[in-house]
Amino acid sequence: MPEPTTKSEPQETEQRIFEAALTVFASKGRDGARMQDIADRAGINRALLHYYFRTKQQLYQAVFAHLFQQYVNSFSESLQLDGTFGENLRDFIDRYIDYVREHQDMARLMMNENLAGGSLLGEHLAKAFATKGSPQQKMQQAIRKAVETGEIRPVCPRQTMLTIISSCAFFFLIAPTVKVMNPLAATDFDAFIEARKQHVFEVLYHGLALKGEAT
Amino acid sequence: MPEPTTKSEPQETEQRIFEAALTVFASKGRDGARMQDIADRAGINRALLHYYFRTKQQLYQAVFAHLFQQYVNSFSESLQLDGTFGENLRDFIDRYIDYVREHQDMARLMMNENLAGGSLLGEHLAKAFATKGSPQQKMQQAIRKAVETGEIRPVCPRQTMLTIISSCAFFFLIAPTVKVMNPLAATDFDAFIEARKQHVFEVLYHGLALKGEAT
DNA sequence: GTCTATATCTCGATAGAC
DNA sequence: GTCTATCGAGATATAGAC
Repeated sequence: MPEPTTKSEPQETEQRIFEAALTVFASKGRDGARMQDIADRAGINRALLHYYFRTKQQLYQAVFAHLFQQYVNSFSESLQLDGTFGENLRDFIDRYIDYVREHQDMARLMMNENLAGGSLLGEHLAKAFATKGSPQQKMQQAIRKAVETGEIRPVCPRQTMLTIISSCAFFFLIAPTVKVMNPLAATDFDAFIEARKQHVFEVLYHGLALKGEAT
Repeated sequence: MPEPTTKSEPQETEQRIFEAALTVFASKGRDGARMQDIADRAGINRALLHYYFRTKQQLYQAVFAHLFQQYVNSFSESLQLDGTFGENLRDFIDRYIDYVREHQDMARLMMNENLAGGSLLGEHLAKAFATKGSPQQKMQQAIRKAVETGEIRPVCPRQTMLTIISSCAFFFLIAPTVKVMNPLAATDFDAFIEARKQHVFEVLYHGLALKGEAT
């Protein structure tokens, strides 16, 4: 064990900054975010942000890079996708929605980056693919295989992948709108999420499967 | 004709401010936007922004309200949805994607507002529904009817509507990501859009239709 | 209606005490 | 490692000339 620190654990503080920064960046974007807001949310002083991460830019990039790393490592690793296409599709939808549910700020941050032009996306996406393959890549490969074996209709794997993640992620990002338009989402968002899992699977499975195959 | 103005048409200037403000707000959000950027893009001075719209807040709200008005009036009016469900679905998908294509900044602005909490969404959404019904409301009604007549499987109209707009709008908002992952989207986005229209219709139609009905 | 100049405030970042 | 105090840049907004 190292020598005792003057005050609380430094790692703990850095973690609090990370989480606070993620939340604020996710809501307001890189330029809209205020260092004061991040400091307040982390329960520390503004100057301490600059002690850990010299500039706002570096803090933003650190958060961004960390989320990508975490996404590839924790989500992708647990994906098997070695069953029938129907099993794989349900598994992916369930896990993807669960992951986004637990990492909504990450999804919002990525969307903000896209809206702002996405200058950071290129390198990180490329790196994620180069290492172990992203969850999307895995599922896309499963779609391609199912098309080749004739398990599903001859759809474009890329378009299909886009349709799946659209159906799974979009509603989180427009949650304020969804809660205005759907009573269930407003009163019990978790119940709404479970209903959505089932709906997305049913529609997409029937939409992809060959006629004659039922659920 | 009214008396001649000192310089150029005032209406023209206000319009240019509107469009410039929309683009900047759409990219950076309400707080991230800079009045200087808007003025530059509109080709005028910063002070003139305050002459037309006193504050940044008022400019933002004016742009937001105008877009809602325009959306309900121009898009909703042209929707018929009086054919078979398949015809209605294809019609909606084509028109919705075309509308978002021509109003990408509006879509981005709405997403930014959602990400920031959506405090402006409630009243405007409520007002849009109260008047003539939004395009979404119309299509949702068509889904409900098709379920009742047995034309399609007994799906939840609200969930289905969400799946349709997710599949039609999400890819515009993450265009930077899509262009990294899909070669066609990077080289010819218009061709990609047309391919997407077809894909979304096919998957969703087969996903909703009763077995035995083909395209 | 449009500009220049300026007032006022807020933000990001640093210096230095503890 | 954490704070207070402060500097300087850049932001919104206003005043006043044209």
